[in-house]
Amino acid sequence: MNYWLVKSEPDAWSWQQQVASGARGEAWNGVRNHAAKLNLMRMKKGDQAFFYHSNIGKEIVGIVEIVREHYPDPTDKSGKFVCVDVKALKALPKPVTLAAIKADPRFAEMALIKLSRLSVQPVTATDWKALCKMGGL
DNA sequence: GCCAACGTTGGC
DNA sequence: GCCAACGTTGGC
Repeated sequence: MNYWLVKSEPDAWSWQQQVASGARGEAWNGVRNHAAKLNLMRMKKGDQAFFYHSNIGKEIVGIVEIVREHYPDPTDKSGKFVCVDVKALKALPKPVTLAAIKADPRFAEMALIKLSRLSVQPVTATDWKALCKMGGL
C-alpha cells in the first residue's frame, strides 16, 4: 500500500464535506498540474492519503482512502487530466499543522515543505507513521 | 527551442 | 494583500 497527501482549500472542498459525502466517496477532481496528475495515476485502490487543508487551517485533518483509480476528470474539457474517487476514512484526533511539520526536522524532505505548490504528493511509510502518531492515532 | 511575460498557488 | 515559487503561454 502506498501513502499520499492531497490538498484542498476548505473554501472549495473541505474535510467536513468529504465526511458528509459518506462511504461511496467523492471525485477528487480539479487537478490541473502534470506532476500531480502523475501521482494521481500511481494511486491504487485501497491506498490512503492525508487530507490537508491549505490556506485556511494549514493542517492535516484526516485520512481518506482511494476507492476508485484514475479516470478522465469530467470537469476538464481538454480531456488531459484525471481524477480519483476518495472516501473519508477517519479524522485525526489532533490535526497536524504545517507549523508543527516544519518544526520537526524529520519532515524537512517532505514534498509538503519542499514543493509547497504540489497538490497531490507521495508520503513515505516512515513519515506516514510519524504523522499519524502526531495526529493522535 | 529559448526565454520573457503572465497566471496561479499557497504561505505569511 | 503581498510575494516567492513555479508552471504555462506565446513571440521570436
